[in-house]
Amino acid sequence: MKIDELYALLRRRGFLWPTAEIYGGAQGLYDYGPLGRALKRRLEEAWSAWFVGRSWDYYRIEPTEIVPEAVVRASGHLENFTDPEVTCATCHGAFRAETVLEKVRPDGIDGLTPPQIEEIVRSSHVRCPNCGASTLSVPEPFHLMFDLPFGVRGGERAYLLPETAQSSYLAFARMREVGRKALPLGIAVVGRAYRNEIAPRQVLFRMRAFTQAELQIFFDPAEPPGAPGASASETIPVLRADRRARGEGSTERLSAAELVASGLPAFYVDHLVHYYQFLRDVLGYPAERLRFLEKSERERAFYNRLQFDAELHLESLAGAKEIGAVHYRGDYDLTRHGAASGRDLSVVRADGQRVVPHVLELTFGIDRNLWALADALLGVEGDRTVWRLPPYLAPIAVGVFPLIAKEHRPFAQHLAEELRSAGIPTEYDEASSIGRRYARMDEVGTPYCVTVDAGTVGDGPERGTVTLRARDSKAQERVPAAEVAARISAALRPPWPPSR
RNA sequence: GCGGGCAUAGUGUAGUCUGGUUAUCACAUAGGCUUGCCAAGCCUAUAACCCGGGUUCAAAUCCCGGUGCCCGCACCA
Repeated sequence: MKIDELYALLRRRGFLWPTAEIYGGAQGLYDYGPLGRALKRRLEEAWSAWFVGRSWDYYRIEPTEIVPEAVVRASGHLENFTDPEVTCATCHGAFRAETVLEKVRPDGIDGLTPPQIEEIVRSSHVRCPNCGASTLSVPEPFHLMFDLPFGVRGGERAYLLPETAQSSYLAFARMREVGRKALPLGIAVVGRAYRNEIAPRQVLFRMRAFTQAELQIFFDPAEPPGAPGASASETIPVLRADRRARGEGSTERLSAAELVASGLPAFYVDHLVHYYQFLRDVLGYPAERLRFLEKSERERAFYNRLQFDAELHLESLAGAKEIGAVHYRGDYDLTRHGAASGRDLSVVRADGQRVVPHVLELTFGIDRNLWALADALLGVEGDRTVWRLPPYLAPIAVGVFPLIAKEHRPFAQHLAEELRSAGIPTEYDEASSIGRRYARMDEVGTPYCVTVDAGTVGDGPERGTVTLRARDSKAQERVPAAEVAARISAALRPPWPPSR
């Protein structure tokens, strides 16, 4: 579906809508409604079960989203989370200062202040790449972080976290105590991050407040966590950086063993495979729309030693879009926070040697994937609209309907209450025709519908039985009402993560 | 941020150029009747000119500002 159609459907059914909608909305901010919240929660829990549940050494924490300035100074966000821009007074074009000054400053402009950059622009007589005028200037840097006055006097500053990962680095020392174990240690956060984006667009794909799920795995570089054992033969779709550099844009399927043979660390490949299986088997993304795109040294952040972005081809956004990533961040984060805080964040090996742990970061955009689930699995099929969500992700697991409201209402309402008491997300509906009720459930991804009819309440052989309709096949089956709860519960169990 | 385009019920729209009755139609939604297993039919109801200012006897319509959305550029450590 196109972006507008998909967004309209999600708004209409109460999945999400713009924040402050009655005031015309606020760019880059969205609220989730009942169904959206339910889907988001299930997505978060599925992620947590798959990634955090993989090891007894992995823990999920719930940190705050406001941090003192020292944190973002140490992390490098304060100085690096802005990109100096050059604007042209003649044509109003805006360009990255680094690009404009490429010839004059081949080494780049890292660390220079805006006045210094402006001085270079002026003294070197650089012309506007767009209109050729020499009217370029450097505006005040645009800050991508939200800052807040903090404390009673407001003299200190605090910031809304621009990424949840920092919380895990801050928690590392405490969690070493809490976990009482040797490395590896995994710290997971599902939480909000905030960025004052210049141009939020494409609904859930560029937001100013968004939810990330991130697992940071801290490990001794001498003993990296995991290697593709049983999954060595699993193939994953990848686009390597060297092939892209040669202009080859096609994805290839390589086995874990091949990726290791090509020089990627085994533990890294292991996590790529594990990540891929989550996207394909748990979320149900079509394999042919997935790929892992390797970022070149130029493209990735300087502290990342390896970076593969998980991408899904989205019809609504007309292209492959990043839905997650696997970053090998080395010891950058703990070294920075160690130095800035004065705390020694290194760990002692069995032989007495100290080492600063390395970090493997598995990051997953919750909002983006919520949208991606709609894009990839929700569509118009002939005369109906169906969202083929995996049952354990569906906001509503079962719809209960009386075929004729007047006659079958008591039985149907009672059954709906029972299912709800059993912990099954249930919807009861008796409005309009039975076909329309099925259709309403199909478009929000409800995997099962139960209908109470004359047979259920009659005296014949069908007494006490109901029809159980499957969303995907539209097939109906006659089952005893007493068995419905067990049948549906079984289908709501998510796939278990492969343990290490 | 820059440039271009757009903004009318929940959705899609007519009307805007050329200002003038109670703002068109369809679907959706709610209630009723009927039917009784896949968006059927009939009746009824709810429901909109993005916000603010200006011009005018009169503004959905013209002008200005703002906001939001779409496309392109830029940005997305």
